[in-house]
Amino acid sequence: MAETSPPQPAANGRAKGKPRGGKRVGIREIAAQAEVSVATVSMVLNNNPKITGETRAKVTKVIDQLGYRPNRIAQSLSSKYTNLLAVLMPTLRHTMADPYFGELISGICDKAARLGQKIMLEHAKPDFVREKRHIDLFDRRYIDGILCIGFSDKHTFLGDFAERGDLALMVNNVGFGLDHVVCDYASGAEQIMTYLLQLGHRRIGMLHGSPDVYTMRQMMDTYKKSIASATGGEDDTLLVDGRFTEEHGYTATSQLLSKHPDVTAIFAGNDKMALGALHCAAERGLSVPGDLSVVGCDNIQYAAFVNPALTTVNTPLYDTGMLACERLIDRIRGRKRPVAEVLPTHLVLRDSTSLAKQTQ
Amino acid sequence: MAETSPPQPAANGRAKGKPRGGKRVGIREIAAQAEVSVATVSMVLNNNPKITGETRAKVTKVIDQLGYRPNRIAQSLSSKYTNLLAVLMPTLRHTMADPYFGELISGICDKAARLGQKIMLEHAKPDFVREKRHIDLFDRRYIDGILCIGFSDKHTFLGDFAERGDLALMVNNVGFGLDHVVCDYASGAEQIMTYLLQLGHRRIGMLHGSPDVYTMRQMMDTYKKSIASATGGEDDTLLVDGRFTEEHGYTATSQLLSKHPDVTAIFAGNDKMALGALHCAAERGLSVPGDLSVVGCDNIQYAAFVNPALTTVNTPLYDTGMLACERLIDRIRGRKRPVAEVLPTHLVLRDSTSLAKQTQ
DNA sequence: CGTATTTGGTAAACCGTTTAATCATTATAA
DNA sequence: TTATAATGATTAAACGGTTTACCAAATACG
Repeated sequence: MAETSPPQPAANGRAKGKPRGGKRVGIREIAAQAEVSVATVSMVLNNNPKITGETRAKVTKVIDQLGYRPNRIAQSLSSKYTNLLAVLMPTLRHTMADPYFGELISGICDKAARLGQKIMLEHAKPDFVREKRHIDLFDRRYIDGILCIGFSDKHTFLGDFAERGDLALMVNNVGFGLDHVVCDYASGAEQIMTYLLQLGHRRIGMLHGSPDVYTMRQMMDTYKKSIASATGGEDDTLLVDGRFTEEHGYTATSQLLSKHPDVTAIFAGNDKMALGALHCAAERGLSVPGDLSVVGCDNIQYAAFVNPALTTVNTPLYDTGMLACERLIDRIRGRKRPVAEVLPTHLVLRDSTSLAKQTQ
Repeated sequence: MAETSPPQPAANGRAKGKPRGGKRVGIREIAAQAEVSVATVSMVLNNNPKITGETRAKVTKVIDQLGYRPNRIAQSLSSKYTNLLAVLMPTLRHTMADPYFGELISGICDKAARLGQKIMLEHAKPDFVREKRHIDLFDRRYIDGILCIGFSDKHTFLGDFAERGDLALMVNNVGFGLDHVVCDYASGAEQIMTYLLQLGHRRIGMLHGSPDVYTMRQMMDTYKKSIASATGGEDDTLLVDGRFTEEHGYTATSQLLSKHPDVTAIFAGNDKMALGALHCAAERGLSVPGDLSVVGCDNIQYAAFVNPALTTVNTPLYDTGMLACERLIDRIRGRKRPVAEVLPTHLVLRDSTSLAKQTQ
C-alpha cells in the first residue's frame, strides 16, 4: 500500500541539473520525469531495440538533463557481469616497476579501457594464495576474468581456475589447462643463435631464467639444439641460471667468464640479465662487443639506452597484453573455443654484438 | 504469500561443501542452516558485537562448512563502500613500464592489499577527460577514492574532485585543493647542489622537467638559488628542458654541451633524463665522471645498473605510494583533516660524479 | 471480418547484502 | 514487586538496477 503515487514529489518543473540535496538521481526519477516505466529506462540504457525512436528520445533527453549515470554496483548485482578484470602477478620485488610487466600491463589496460572494462591489480603473495583469495576474486564476484602474468609451473594454485571453470588466461607461459597468449620465444632464440653463429661465435653461454616457464624452456631447448648442430653433436652448452634479474645475470656472467674464459658471446634469456652481463663485462674490463658479444631478449625500453645499446629480440609485449585482454573478454562474452595465440618476434640489431674475436 | 517456508528445501543434512548445482550459497542458506535470521548472519560477518559467543560460533561453523563467501557486489550496494580505489595516471608512453610510476604503484598496491582494498588502474586519456569519466568513477560508484600520480598543474580536470567533494589525493605534486603526499625534492636538490659545489663544479647545467609540477619547481628554484649563492649573484643558470624522458634528456644534454662546452656537471631532475645525459656523454666521447659529472634523481632501479652507476637522490617512491594509499583510506574512513605529507630524501653516491676538472 | 501474430511497453520479482526499527527476554533499579 | 534498561536477535525495508512474464494496441493473415 506504499506504492501509490501521492507521496512522490512527481514531475516538478525545477528539477534540473544535479539534485540539490544528497540523494543521487536514480533510474526511478528518470522514469518519473520521462513518464515511462523504469523498465523502459533500463532498456534505453542498454540499447534494447524494443524501445523505439520516440520513447527513446524522450528518455535520453531526461537522462542527460538530469545528468544521470547508472550505478554500476546495482547493474552488476542484477546482471551477470562486473566488467572488472584482474591482472594477477607474482610478488617479485616491486613488480610494477619492471618494464616487462609494465609493457604487458600497459597493453592490457589500454585494450580494457577501449572495451569498457576496468582493470584490477593483484599480487599473489604467499598469504594471498594460502587464503585462497584468488578464488574469492570470483566467488565474491569481484571480477569476470583474470589475466595471469609472470608465473611458472610451480605456481600450482593456478590450476584452481581451470578446475572451477573460472575464466583465466595466462600470458607467456602455458599450462594448468588455461587459455594462453605467448610470444614466439622459440623463434626468437633461434634467430639469436643463428645470428651469433653467423658472426663466428662458437663458445656461447646462455643466461637462463626458471625452466619452469614454458617460454624459457623453449629458449633453452632451442639454444641446446643450435649448439649441438653447430658442433656436430658435441655438448658445448654453457647454461647458467640468471633468474631473470640484473643481479643474478651479473653474478651468473661472472661465474661463466671465470670458468670459461673462452666464451665470446652471451645469450641472455631476457634483457635484465643481459644488462647484468653488460655490467659484469664492463667491470672486468672486457669491451662489448669487442671482446664479448651480448644479446638479450624482450627489447625493453632500457635496452636501447645502455652502453653499448643492446642487441635483443623484440617480443611485442604491449600487443601481447592487448591481445590477451581482448581474448579474455571474448571468453567472458561467450567464446567457447580455448585461446592459444602466439605472437611473432624478431631480432633487433644494435651495438652489443659483433664478429667473434679470431679464435686463438 | 511467497515468503512461507514449505518450498524451501530447509535444513537437509547432506548439504556440505559446495552446493551441487549452479546456485551459489547465499546468506539466506547460511541463516537457514544455522537457524538464525539473515540479519544475524550479516552481523556475524561484520563482527557486530551485538552477536554473542554461542550464536556467533554456530553461524561461523555453518559459514565455513558451506564455504560461504559474501557477495561483495551486494555488500557494496547496501553499504556505503566499494572498497575499490583507483590509481589515475596521465598517458605517457606505456606508463606502467616506467620505474617511477612502477615503484609508486607497487607501494600503493601492497598497502591496499594489507588494508583489504582493491586497486583499479586508470589512464587519463584525452577522451577519458572529455567524457568526464573521472567523475563517473565516483558517480557510478566504481570507487571510494582516487590517487593521482604523474600530473602537472595543467591537468585542470583534477579540480573537479575537490569541487565535488570526491576523495582524491595527489602524489608528488600539490594543487587543485587536493590532499597530497610528496617527497622532499627541494631538500634533494639542495643536497645535490651542495655536493656538486663541494666537488668544485661551477658550471652546472640542469635538465628539468615540466615546471608545472610543484616538486619540479622546487628543484629548479633550489638549483637557481644554489647557483646564485655560489657565484655571488651572477646568473649562471643553465636550464634545459628534458621533459622527464631519456630521449629528451639526451637531446637537451646535447644542446647544453654544444652551447656551453665548459659545463662540468649536469644535474638531471630525474634518473631517466640522467640516463639520456649519460648516453649523450658516451656518444661524444666524454668520460663520466672524468670529464663530466652527472647526477639524477629518484634512484630508480636502473640507476645502479648503468655504466657508470649513477649518483642520484633517493626519493622513497615505494613508501610514498604506501603512505599515499594509507592516507587516502584514512580519509575514506572519515578522517577530517586534509593530508599533506612530505617524505625525506637523501643523496646516493655512486660512480657518475667526481671532482671537477681543473678549471682552465 | 475474426483470429493470430507482432510490436512497444509495463508491473513486479529478483539480485544478495546491510541496517533501521522492533520485539522478546533478562538484568537492574526504585 | 513493578517499572526501566540493557541485551540479543528478528523483521522488513532499503540499495538501484535488470529481466521475465504479461498486456494492450496495431498489424498480418486466411
